[in-house]
Amino acid sequence: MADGRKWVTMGDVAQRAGVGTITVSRALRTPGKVRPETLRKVRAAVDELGYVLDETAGALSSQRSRVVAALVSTLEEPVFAATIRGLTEGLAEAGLQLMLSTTQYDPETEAALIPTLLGRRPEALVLTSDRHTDSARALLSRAGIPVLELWGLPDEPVHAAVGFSNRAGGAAITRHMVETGRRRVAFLGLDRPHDTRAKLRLEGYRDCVGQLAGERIVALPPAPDRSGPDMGAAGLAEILRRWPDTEAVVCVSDMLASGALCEAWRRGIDVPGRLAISGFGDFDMAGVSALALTTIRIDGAAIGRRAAELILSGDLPMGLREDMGFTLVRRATT
Amino acid sequence: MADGRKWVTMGDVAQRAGVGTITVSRALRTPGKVRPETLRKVRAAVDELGYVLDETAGALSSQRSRVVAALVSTLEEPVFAATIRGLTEGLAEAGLQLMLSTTQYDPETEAALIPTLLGRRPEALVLTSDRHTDSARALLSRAGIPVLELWGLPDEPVHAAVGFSNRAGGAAITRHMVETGRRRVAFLGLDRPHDTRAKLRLEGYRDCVGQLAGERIVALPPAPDRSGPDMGAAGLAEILRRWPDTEAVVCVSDMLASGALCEAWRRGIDVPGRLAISGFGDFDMAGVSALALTTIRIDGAAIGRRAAELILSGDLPMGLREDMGFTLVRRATT
DNA sequence: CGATTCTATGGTATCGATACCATACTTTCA
DNA sequence: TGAAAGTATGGTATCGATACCATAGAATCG
Repeated sequence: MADGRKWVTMGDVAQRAGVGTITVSRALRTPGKVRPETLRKVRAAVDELGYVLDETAGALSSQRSRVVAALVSTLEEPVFAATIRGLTEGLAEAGLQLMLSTTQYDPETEAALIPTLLGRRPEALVLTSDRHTDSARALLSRAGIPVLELWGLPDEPVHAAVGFSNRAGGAAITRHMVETGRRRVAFLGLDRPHDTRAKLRLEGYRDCVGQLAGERIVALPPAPDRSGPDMGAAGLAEILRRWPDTEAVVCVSDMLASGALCEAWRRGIDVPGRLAISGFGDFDMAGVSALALTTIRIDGAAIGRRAAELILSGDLPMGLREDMGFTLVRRATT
Repeated sequence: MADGRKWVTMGDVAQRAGVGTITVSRALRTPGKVRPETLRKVRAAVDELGYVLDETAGALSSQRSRVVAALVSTLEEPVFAATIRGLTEGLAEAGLQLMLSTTQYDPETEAALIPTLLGRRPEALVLTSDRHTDSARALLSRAGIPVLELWGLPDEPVHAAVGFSNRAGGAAITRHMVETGRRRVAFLGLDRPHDTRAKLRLEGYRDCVGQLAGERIVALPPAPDRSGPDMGAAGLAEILRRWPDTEAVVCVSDMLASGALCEAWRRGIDVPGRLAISGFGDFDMAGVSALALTTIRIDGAAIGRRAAELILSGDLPMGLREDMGFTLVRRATT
């Protein structure tokens, strides 16, 4: 069969079932509009011939691709994976499929991919980044389809956004440190050029820590050969070298926090007695008893599901910014 | 623009540039076949109008969708994410896009999704599972496109497979335990009904442990509300309850192993002195100093890249089984 | 019972890009 | 210089499903 055999067409099915092609189309798309007897005949023919409806043709004639495009920063962080799952499931119920690409956190890559995705004439476009090049913004606003930015709440979304305030999250976790009696609070991050979210978390930290003992910020340049936890360990070392009397470290991500925590243990530092450590994201490992990391939890799947709902609802108000919030999860490290 | 405005078509661009539509098509697809002067005019018109080529129409007329479909068990495990990245990158170089769906490890879901994906007339289909329902197998072999199964080496692939031997991996890690002097070796897994890979790793364990002190196997039923590490901790407790003199625990995944390791620490058991623990997969956290888990590493990205290569090569030998191997990484837990 | 509405079905044009073939023009070489 | 080969471009049919309109027959109702 692999060799040159052409696909069965709707016409073949129609002939076999003794009906018109349009009836086959209706039998498959809107079975309710076809007499049960006819439906049976068509289905039999479909099964016998192993027919699979050609969406490439369907998309052209109906001007509906039944595809939603998504551009994700990375799949390697499970948080986005949960969002993708929520989105996929929500869309599948309405017969929409997801076409996925990744930008590796690079706005140029994003800008290059947008036309490719738009070429598929998707019915909506979902992005997990909130920083776009000018040309990307132009293309997006001209596209004439709903554009949803997830995982952040930009001041001026291209169209609409579903996420939470990273700044508020950063402030909340810092405030938790202060409320539990810490005064000398440091911030540990990575210096990734286009990571707006990290910058916002840092802003949140600043909002909260300004009136206290002053800012203590370490932002390590990312190294491709070093894992997140490794960087966390190095970062804690740097913080303690510069400010030995630090009482708490707010980390920009759980990965960094887990590394910092291990480093503290290695040095025999009492956590949380002498030093408190917090993460951000609540990844799978954060909750296990050995780590028991205090962190900010974001419900990624809920963001994805909500995005799907909004897309399916049909009219997405321009400028909508939907805050899905976050939860402070206190465990054993603060 | 969002309101009812229709997409710019190739005809509009052609008119603007003062050429025929086919010339626009060539200018965009095969720029080398168009005179530089003409190319310039076309490109100018494209930019002015903000034209984006309609792939839904292109797919129909050329009978080439430029899409490869992938059906992944889950995106929540970063290992598959690396494979997807390798695949995406490899395909992008040839202008192919990936259409992704997830099965959540359920063959029925997979079987239901296959027709949907086939409807997009993909040029190849990639699966990360090696168990298929009969109807899925039938559809796949009739599809007339390359079908690649990743992450395993099934005895009878539908078409071709790229992966490694989970059985050999299970045997290798068990042998490592034996070679480092352990005799009473237990296996800790999850009892997920369709997880062939886990079963094969268990087989590998059996191959190796048969002639020793006998099998000690615990397979916990998965609980949706408990994380992998939690299950690992529970599993270790169960093993030690049933066989208190166990010297080594081979875990079916790093997640389980990390939980088991924490539980051992909690009980004050000397690891690796009195008890050795190993994982499988080498996830991000496995290498961090605090865990330092001995494990089996699989290069997921390489599997994805190799799959892309094979798809692009054009002729995929029927029955090909390409072994990408694995590496035993010895760290501090054995 | 005839007029009217509703239901099931079919014929045909259409979506937008590309394959195929044709043609005008340029270059090459005996 | 004229024939042959090559290059750049365009016209038209086509891919396969669906929208739109038409029609035949069944159901409804005064």
